[in-house]
This record gives sequence, C-alpha cells and structure tokens, in this order.
Amino acid sequence: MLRSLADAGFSDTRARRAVVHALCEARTGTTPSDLLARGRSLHAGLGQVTVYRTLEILAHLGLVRKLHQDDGCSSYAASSTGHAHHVICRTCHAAVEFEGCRIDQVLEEAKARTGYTVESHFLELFGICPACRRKK
Amino acid sequence: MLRSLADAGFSDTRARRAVVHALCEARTGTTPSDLLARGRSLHAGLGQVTVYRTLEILAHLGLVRKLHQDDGCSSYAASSTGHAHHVICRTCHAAVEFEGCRIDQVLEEAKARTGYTVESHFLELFGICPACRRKK
DNA sequence: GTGAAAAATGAAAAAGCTTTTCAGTTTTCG
DNA sequence: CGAAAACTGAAAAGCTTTTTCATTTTTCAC
Repeated sequence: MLRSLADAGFSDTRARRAVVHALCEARTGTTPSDLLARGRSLHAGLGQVTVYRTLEILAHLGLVRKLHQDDGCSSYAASSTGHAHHVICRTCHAAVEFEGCRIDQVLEEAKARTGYTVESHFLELFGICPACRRKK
Repeated sequence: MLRSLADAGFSDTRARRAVVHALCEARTGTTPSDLLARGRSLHAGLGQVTVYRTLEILAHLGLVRKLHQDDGCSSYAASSTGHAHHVICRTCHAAVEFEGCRIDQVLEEAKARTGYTVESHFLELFGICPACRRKK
C-alpha cells in the first residue's frame, strides 16, 4: 500500500505510514477515529485530519473501500485486488474481500426492466464468519 | 404507504402524511433536509426531527430504503416491493427499483471462498437513465 | 361525542462527525 | 545543501443527526 502511494507520486511521510499500518492491522472495517487511536501508537502526534486525508487518497487509488452498514457508513477496509466486494460478519464485523462477482445476468435483467444503462455497482454481503459460527 | 403505517399501529398524523407525500413526490432519492422543505409545503409546521423519525419507521417497515452514493449516504428512496434493489442515474440521480436479483451463484461463491455463511446482501447499480441518455 | 391515556410533535440544545483554514514542519529533488 | 513543493495538525467552522422535554394531537373506551 505504501508502495502504491509512492508510485502515485505521494510523499512518504511518518503520518501516512502510521495510518496505513493502522489500517492493515485491523481485520474488520475501521472508522476514522479508530484509525486515529491505532495510528497514534505508531506516531503520537498524528492528527485526525491526516487520517481523513489519507483515507481519501487511498480510496481514490482503490486501496481502501468504504463499507456501508446498518449502524453507519463510516468504516473503511483495505482492499487489495481489482474488482471485489466485501463480506461482513454480523457478529464481529470482520470484513473479508472476495472476488468472483458474476452478476452480469443481474445487470442485464436490471437493464431490461428499467431501461438504464448500467455502468457500475456496489455489492456487500452480510453473514457470519467461520470463527463466530464455531463459538455458537 | 400510509396504509402500511396504520396497519403497523402508527397514528395517522398530519406530519407523517406530509413526509410520506414528500417522499412519493420525489423520483430521485431524497435527503432528510429536502424532505423537510417539500414536506413543509404540505404542513408548514413540520419539524426536522419528525422527518428523521418517520424515515426511521418507514425504513423499519421496508417501505423506504437508504441509498449509498459517492457523494453521501443520506438519501432515501421509496421501495414498494419485497426483495429489490435500486439503479441510480449518475447524471440526474433518479433512483428506480428493480426486482429479479439472481445472485445466488455469487453468494455460493463467496461462501466457498471466504467460509462465511451469507445471510443478506446489499446491492446498488449505477448507470444512466433513459431520459439522460437521450439528452446526450 | 367526550375525556383521559397514549402517542406524537417540534424547538432548542447537545452531540457527532467531517471539512476548512492556516501557520509551521517535513519531504523531495536539483 | 537549500529552495520549492508537499504535507501536517490544532483549532475553528460546518453540517447532519440525536436527545430532551413541554405541549399538542390521536386514539379509544364509554
């Protein structure tokens, strides 16, 4: 992720490294304020603004994706691959990326029914992760 | 929609009727503040709080769905049917509901790859509506 | 209808979260 | 190294959403 930032022409700063580390550390989607807290253990002076700014950059580069959940739309999860979506655990909120999104048929059907030209989509799955299932 | 509210045991009030009318009037997803403005033309004394409260109830009853777009996650669109999703126009933001969401295969695949048990999902399509396409 | 109980309302205040500003600091690069 | 460009963080400003609470509106049994 740091590599991609550099490739995109962004400076390599202590603050950004702290945010990126914090992001990768978290298995579940994290919020800006959570990232600030985690990030500060790596760079005490980290400011909230920088967290937001870094997230914005990463999101633009497609390295981070925003998750939308019932309890809020401000969590972010790292995303490594190209086209993929996230499955989120209802219990522990762990967010895992998965590829293999074959929804062409759905897109076709939507086009046929609504007349819209479909260009992109957003998909998110909710369920229970293996670990939480075992605990039950 | 008013009928459903009554069936669910909610009082039939002037304020709620105003919000519901405002919601149905809008073809695109609308925001709470937009609903307040529209709603006030029907009931001058309408308060913002009531808009939020009514949206919350309608969302619970599945009569309204929250839309998540790049520019924000606070727009709502009426939804009449059972299981359906929205296609949103990138240009005019018109939101139309569509049924026929055959993504079982995707769910299976996600389960196989991640080990999660998938219980529900959220899907949103983005594209261009017929009217906007013609204008080009 | 009436009247009391329950439900709902709206103004204002409180609470969050995100963005803007700006002076100072850190990086980069020739 | 040294200047220019990029970046940073504290504080302030801006918004949106939620909470409070006294008052008003609905509902429902009679």
